[in-house]
Amino acid sequence: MHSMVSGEKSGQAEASTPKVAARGRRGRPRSFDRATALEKALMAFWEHGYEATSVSDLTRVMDIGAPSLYAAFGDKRSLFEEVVQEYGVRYGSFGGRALAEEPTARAGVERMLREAAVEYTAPGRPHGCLVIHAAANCSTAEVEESLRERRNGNIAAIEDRIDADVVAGVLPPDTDAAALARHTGAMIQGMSQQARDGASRVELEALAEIALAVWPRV
Amino acid sequence: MHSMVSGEKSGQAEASTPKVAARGRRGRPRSFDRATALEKALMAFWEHGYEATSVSDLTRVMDIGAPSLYAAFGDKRSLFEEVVQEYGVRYGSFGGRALAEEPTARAGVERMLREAAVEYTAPGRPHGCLVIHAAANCSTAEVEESLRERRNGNIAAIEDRIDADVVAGVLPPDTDAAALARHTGAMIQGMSQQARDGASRVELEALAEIALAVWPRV
DNA sequence: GCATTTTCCTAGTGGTCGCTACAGAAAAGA
DNA sequence: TCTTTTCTGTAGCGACCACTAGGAAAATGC
Repeated sequence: MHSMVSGEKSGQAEASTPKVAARGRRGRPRSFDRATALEKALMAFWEHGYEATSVSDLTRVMDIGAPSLYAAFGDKRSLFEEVVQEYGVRYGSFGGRALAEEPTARAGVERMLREAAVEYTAPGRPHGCLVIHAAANCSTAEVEESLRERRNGNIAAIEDRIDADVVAGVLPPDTDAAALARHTGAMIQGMSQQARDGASRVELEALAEIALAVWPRV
Repeated sequence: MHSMVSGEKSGQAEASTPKVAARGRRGRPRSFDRATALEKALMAFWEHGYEATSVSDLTRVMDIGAPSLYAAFGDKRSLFEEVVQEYGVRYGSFGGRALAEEPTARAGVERMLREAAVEYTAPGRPHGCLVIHAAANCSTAEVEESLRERRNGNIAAIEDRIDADVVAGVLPPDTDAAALARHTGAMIQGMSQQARDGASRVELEALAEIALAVWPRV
């Protein structure tokens, strides 16, 4: 339906030098920077959610016409999917990094919660987590389901990390990994909601400290 | 703007006996039960949120015409406000009751979290909490702010109850009532999100148990 | 009976939604 | 230069949004 030329997502910096002529590409060159426009769309979706962000909102903040938007990103839904992917890379990766880089599940969760307090209240951008909020009350079921799977997948990753520590003997064998992982996920989601409701970084950090007290003593 | 006749909210069961003629009221009697219609609207708003529930959705589930809806409830926003109030009475009162009826803040929060697990996964109605989710990503700022104030007010009530126990010597004097109250609020919000994401009553009860472990020993 | 009051149904209002047809503009290749 | 390719701006598509005018219908008061 949409005349998507291939290779757009490879992002080979076609608009980085607007006038010098992107060699090999025929036709009129794009007049805007695709990555910058995507970032603007990301911020809009992050702040207002999928459905409350209209295409005309998007064209305004991205400073392009609607046909340019559709030619560069496909329809609204595929733009949102790309935004979610970009969000995962640029803003939503602290949890996975914490789990991967810290030596224990407990340390990983500790760092995850502490960094969430910082990330969810960072100045100059919307508070809270796009994945948690942007598809709430969405009448397009597939969009809502897509982010739900992402959230549940993140909790499953925490559970796997805890399980690994149980197997390794770092955590007691009777540890309920699923419940502990869900607790971490629920805390993250509660912290994100709190950030949206006006809680400060310091207040979220206090939340993280309290939540960490439930872990078995090390 | 709207020709709201007075006394509609008193709900004097005017439509309970449709044909017998509500004595004293002139004009054609209402052909539907106002309380039943309100309950249908409540369920729709609860499930889909304020903005994703259109007026035509409402007229369908309430089984009335649009003019009847506007005559009986005012515009969409005032209907939603009435729904929120009704929700607070019928479904959202367990927290306040727990705080008021239990002898200690700790016992109140314990009961609140345990009952939240049951309420947020009750069969036959939407999961999670309307106050937490129904105005997410709402482009009508006043609606979003209204529910936000309700959420923050609930947390403030928990804080007051904890403070009272600190003053009474039931809790240690160095208790951080604000942080403990916010932790309870964040847990409730996380549990509600988990319920929306498919968590079962048993899983939410396990969350509640874990969250209660952070309280000072009694 | 008849006038009055209130509600209900039909059929719209203007506005915004996501999306696109079309023609002109700006580049590359021949 | 001329053709081809691709992008951009205008202008508008049908569908849905919240909401309502107008008149018929159904009750009461007289």
